[in-house]
Amino acid sequence: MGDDRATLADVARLAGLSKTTASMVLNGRKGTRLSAEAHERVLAAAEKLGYRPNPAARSLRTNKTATIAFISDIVATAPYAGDMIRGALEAAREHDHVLLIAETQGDEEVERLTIEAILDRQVDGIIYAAMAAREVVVPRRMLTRTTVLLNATSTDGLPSVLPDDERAGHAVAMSLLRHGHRDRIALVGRNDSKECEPRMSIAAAPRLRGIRRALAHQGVRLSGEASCEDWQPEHGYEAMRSLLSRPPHPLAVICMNDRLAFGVYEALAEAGLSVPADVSVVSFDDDAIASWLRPGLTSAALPHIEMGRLAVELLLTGEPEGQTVTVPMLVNHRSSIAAPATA
Amino acid sequence: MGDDRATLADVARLAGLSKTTASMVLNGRKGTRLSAEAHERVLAAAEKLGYRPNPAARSLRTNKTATIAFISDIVATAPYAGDMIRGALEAAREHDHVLLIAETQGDEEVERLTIEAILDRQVDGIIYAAMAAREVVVPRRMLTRTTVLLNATSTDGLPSVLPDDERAGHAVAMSLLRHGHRDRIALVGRNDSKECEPRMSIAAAPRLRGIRRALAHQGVRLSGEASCEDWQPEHGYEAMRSLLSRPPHPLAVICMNDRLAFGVYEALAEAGLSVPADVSVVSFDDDAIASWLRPGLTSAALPHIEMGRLAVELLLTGEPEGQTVTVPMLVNHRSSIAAPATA
DNA sequence: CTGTTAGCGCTTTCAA
DNA sequence: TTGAAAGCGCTAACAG
Repeated sequence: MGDDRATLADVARLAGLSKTTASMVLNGRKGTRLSAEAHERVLAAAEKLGYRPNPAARSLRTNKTATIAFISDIVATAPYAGDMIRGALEAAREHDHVLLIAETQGDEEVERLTIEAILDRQVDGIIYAAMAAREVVVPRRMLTRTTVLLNATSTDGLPSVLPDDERAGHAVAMSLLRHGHRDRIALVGRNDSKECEPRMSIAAAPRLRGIRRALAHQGVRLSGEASCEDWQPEHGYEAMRSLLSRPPHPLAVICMNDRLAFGVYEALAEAGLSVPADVSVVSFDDDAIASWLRPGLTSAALPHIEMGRLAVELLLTGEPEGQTVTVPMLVNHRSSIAAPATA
Repeated sequence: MGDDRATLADVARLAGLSKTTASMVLNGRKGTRLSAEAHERVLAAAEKLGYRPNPAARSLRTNKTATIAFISDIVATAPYAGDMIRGALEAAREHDHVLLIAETQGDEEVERLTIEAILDRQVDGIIYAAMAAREVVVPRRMLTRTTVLLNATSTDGLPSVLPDDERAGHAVAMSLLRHGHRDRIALVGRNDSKECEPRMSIAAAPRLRGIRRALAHQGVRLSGEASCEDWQPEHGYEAMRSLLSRPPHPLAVICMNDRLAFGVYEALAEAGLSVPADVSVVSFDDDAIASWLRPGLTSAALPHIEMGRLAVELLLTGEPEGQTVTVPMLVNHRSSIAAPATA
């Protein structure tokens, strides 16, 4: 592997100066004033040799590695949550950092091993991400390093980056109200454990709060609420069918996520109801299927990329306190909402 | 950050031996015979101090980092292709390696910078992955290091890991034949550039070949082939509509991927045709929507996890020649195929 | 303004 | 069977 990298010593030699000088020039140290000439010579030599510092050697001295660990339960592979990585990657590159990635797979032992391996590498910081927003318990070993939570909270007071689900809930409900909906608005996706156990989800509760707040402000109440064991298409489908089995059918339905909405669309189609002419639909997440559905589904987008970016910014700019940053969820308007059909 | 890691020197001191001895014991060097006692003492000391070697220091000496770079055009964030990362992650961990991840975003400049940063880190090998199977051009700088192509080929004769699309095509067609289909089988997703330009795709051509081979073997011919500008739901929808506009309608349709099939389902539903009673549907990829669709879509699964695993195995066990390994695509049988409706 | 020197933590000859 | 010492490439006191 003809891999003959020039070292700092090579540069210094070619420049006819000492390693110290070369190092200082190359690192642009502020305090010391080097002669303009030395500057030139070193830079020229470095350029000529295609010099690139060896990060391992440097980190041995500085205890910095320009490396950030991105540890997740399973996010790397989760459908669209991979966008969090993309955002983190972008921000990391902008700061000349690199991302070490790891997945705990929810397995304790794997997690322990992984964390050790990461810690050994002397990463400058850790981003601990959850695929679905929830409260996590951070392994104590990790608290040794600067850590930022991504799409997660913990009881350790660690800084964390979260989507603003409450406002999203409000916005989603508002989009219905704005079209004139006041009655027969149903909700699909109630789920006790998601709403009450942070360890399961921290998205459901605020979304619900936001929705209720917007509705209440107009004196409107949900006409029906369907519980779902989980937020998968099949559950949305069943939920919608049961809602449909008790006429009059809803004129609008709010789904707790897009997969549920997918199922809702199918139940509606099966019942011969059309979106949005007969029933309007809104949802959360804005994952790919929202745009695949016909008509396109209006949905509040999880700002995954932005969240990823923020997590590394937070890590690198080292905010003092364990503050939690919340990122707005924009609702992506498509064609699934219309004014309520006049009966 | 009270991060007081024990060093090899600490271990040696506690054991009352030299660093050399400690190092040898800890690395289980074969040639040298150390006394059983020295062995014991060192191990005990290491255990007691919770010693973990510093990889940076080690790599400075050995030029090995136990790190693999995973560079992709955009895979990290692609819907389900993230599974390739998951597989790579698993295999890497099994070999006590760690994954450095990067994304070029298809941008030349970003790519150059990224590669340099990675190369600086002295990674032991590089996995260069493409989101959608295609021929890539590998930056020359990268050939410096051991590289394995994942879901991609190149003209450099690099080893590569690919899904077996040809067999998948055969299997998909067979699943129709096996149910008795002989006539009115249509294909959705013909696309010149995907079929003829490896730089666009290397999946289309073999899939097609496999399909034709299976069909030809039974003397069956496609009754219709719809071209699609791209393999998105909307294109599948349009393609199916055009197929339906020329009766008799197909009794079975093969879609080049699941997103097309999604569109096909919708066109079918709109036309009042039911799957699989009136029309059977088969497809490729087996991404999440295949299972969300109703009825469940039978689809040949891209073995992303397995491919990711293999890429690192190949890298680490350093196969001599630039061989290309192909991984079988299993067809996941669901409910979208039935015997052809008797006319 | 620039050079000498001493390590960072580890592996690896080479001697003892 | 073990240890002393050199050195990987870099940075940072401290002199000069």
